[in-house]
Amino acid sequence: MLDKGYTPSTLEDSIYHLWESNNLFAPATADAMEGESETYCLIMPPPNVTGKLHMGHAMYVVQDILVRYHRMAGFRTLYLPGTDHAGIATQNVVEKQLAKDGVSRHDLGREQFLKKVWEWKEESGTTITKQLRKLGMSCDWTRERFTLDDHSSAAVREAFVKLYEKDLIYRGYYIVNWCPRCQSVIADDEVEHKTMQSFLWHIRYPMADERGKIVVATTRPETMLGDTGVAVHDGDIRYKQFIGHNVRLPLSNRLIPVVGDHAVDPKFGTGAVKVTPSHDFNDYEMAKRHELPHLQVLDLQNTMTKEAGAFAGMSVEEARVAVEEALREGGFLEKKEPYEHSVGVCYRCHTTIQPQVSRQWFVRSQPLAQAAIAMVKSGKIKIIPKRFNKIYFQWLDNIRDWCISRQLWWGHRIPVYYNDAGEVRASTTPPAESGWHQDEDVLDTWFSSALWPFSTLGWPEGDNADLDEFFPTSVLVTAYDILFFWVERMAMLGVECTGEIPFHHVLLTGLVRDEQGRKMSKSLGNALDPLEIIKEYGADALRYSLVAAVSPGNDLNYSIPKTQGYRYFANKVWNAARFVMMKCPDIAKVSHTPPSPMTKLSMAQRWIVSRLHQVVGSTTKNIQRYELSEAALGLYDFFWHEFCDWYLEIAKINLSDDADPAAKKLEETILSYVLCTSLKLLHPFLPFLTEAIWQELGHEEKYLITASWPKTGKVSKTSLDDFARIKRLVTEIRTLRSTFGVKPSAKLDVFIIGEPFLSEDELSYLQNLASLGGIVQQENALHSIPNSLKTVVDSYEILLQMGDDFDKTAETARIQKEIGELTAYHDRLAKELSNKQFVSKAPKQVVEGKQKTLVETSEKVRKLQQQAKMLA
RNA sequence: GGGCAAUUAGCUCAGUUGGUUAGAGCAUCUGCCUUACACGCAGAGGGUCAUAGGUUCGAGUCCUAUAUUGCCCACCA
Repeated sequence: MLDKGYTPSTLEDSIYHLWESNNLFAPATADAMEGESETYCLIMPPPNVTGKLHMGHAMYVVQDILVRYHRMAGFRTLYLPGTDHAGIATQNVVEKQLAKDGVSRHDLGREQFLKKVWEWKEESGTTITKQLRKLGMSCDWTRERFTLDDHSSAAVREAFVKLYEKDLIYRGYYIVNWCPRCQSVIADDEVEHKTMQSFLWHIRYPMADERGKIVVATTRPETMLGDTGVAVHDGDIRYKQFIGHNVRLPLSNRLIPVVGDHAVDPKFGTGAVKVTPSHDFNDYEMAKRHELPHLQVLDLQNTMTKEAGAFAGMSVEEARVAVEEALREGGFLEKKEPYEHSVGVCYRCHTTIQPQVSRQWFVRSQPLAQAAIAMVKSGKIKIIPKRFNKIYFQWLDNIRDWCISRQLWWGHRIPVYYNDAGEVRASTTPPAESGWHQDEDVLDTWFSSALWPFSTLGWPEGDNADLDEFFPTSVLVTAYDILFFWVERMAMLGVECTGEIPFHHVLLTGLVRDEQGRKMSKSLGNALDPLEIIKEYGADALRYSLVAAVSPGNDLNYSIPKTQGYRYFANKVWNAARFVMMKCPDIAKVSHTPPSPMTKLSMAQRWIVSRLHQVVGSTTKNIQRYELSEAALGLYDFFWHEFCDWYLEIAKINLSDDADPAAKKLEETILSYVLCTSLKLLHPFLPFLTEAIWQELGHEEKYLITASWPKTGKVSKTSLDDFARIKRLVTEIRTLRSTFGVKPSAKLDVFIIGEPFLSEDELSYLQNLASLGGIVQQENALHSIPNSLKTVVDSYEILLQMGDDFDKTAETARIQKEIGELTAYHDRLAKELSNKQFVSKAPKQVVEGKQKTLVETSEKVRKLQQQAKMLA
């Protein structure tokens, strides 16, 4: 028997252990499945080993729900977990820790430093996998992977060499985003833009021939030392005469040419721009077009180089002040005005990015992007929701080559070797001969992530069962914010490396925000720890509160009270199960197949079974369409507000001590069937709770996690209508009782006037649910019934017998108000129906429906008016 | 500058192809310890569906503007 109280904290760990120790997460073996079965494969997006899980990761429950459903639905299901080494991010974490002791990575040396990072990885990785277990992720831990494990490394080397050999990877000089703090290149999409308050300096550049001047506007005066040209728009008449002539660069006296270029906006600033090819992206491009030389005045540590002359050795900040001062002294500074502009910063450490020209490795992206675009255009990869297609295409259409080398230590070392003769060799293994040394840099962390859907399954090994069986994977579930970083690159490298799509569907989830819609972050102090929430409310409640509120691609504003609400729901499920098990001691032996034939059942039984069958259908459909919130909310409503609130109350009639034994037996069958089926439907959402109950039931299917997904069955439409009517009658009587302050314990007598007569079953529901005494049914009222409250439901007049001291004034007022509302409604309907256009153009059912309602409404009004007259 | 969302009850959100008097949870109010659950039960109040037009017999739902909010991309000398 279940404990009286539901306490998630005590049951969740043991249930997880039950599943894991019985190896229930692994795909069913082929012989355990009957005949040919479809496979379902979901590879977990690997969390970074930078610490612990946050609320964003809690959205992984979406994956688990899909997995649990498919496992139960008979698919050979693989859910493969893993973690990501997260290059820069993880290295930063460890460097920060070392910095506390005043140690830098260079003090330790590459090997020792990496040892430290691996230690950190072990710790963080373990924390994360523990946390994933707490969330209830039903992934196959025996296949757990890491983006930097031997297998992934082999895949990375293989992919790199393959691409290099096809000339899709090359090494070249290019202007890149340099993070002076990380001391590494970062990719274009790793740059964030931040608005900053600064100044716009207007600097006068005199013409070399002294016949005039050009004033340029800049936000970075210190870089003028590296100018190798001045550009104006080629059609700008103000400057046309200067194009082709030289200006004398202030402070250095170098002569640099004026060029005409279409990229200059004549309307901005002075319409003239200094060209600093080494430290600005646009200038780099312009220099290319006009063959201007490069001059690096800032080194990788953000210190002015010797090219900066008198300013050499200064930091950027110092140089900016000094240059401004020197310009002012020399009379070159025309003006300095406040200016707001956006600055690129490193997405990891938020340091201002310094554009630098350097030699890096790149992936030639255009050809790969074409293939990735085709996969979505042709529908082979389906993105959910569809609107992200546009964003996907837009990014790939405008893709630039992807800089993949990073000047870090933590990551996949680039598999390229050099010798003193200047030869370069890309190879999956080091050259056998001596004299070769490997490239010092590592690969962008997203390079290994891009291979994740197949490196995890064994690629590039030729003969591999998992790869054969589970690739392409079924669906990739991830937040939309890494569509560019990750999804698109998986598509590109997936197609290139394997010749296949990496996944059939991409389900994009939203971000978890706080209740005011703000991003959760440490600095805002609004970040919630999923583990804390689990501790207090249970993983099941957390799962439900997330899933019930999400729709594909939309953000979720999360707040604790939502989880609390589903904690109450979990409690409800627990107690309903406890009640059923108390009343049906033989539940394990009772059939869990649909009771048949339906005709032998009572009206309420036919109703609950029909509703259950409908819910099986809608839940299944909604999970398949990724509408998990609809599935979750539908189940919630069914279980609580139909099964518990209505059906269990009715079932109590048959379960009472003096009930007919045969009826009692039948009732147990129904309860067992509805409960067991509901537990199955709820299991993906509330895995711990439902499994815990299941284990107590002693069901013939030993574990719920691997039990069969329910099938839909017969639906009796009549019972749905009949029950809806009973509900209306009960609710109406309850409302009257409540309005007139009738004590809940008072059993009132009632007259029901009208046809058709209610059945025995229905009368008994009415009596029990509305706590009535005697019920008298009559076709027509034979005489007026004094001291009664009257209401009209469908074709029935309900007369509730009160004592002679009831408040007649209140009743009159109530009835008058009701009459007023109904009359207004009636008039609206009548007006609509008198519209010839409506009658002729609207579908027949709509018109007939309204006609019927019109008649019913006027009938109700008539009956209420009668009562009003009587009261007067 | 380009694009994408969102705007429905005090709060958080449903509302699938246009068709009964727009729903839920939380919160509020009233009454109940009714033999599973007070983490409960029953009842009630609360919305001119952002604004203005338009299409239609009929619009929360479709179209066009506008406003507000959020996000993405590009650019910002």
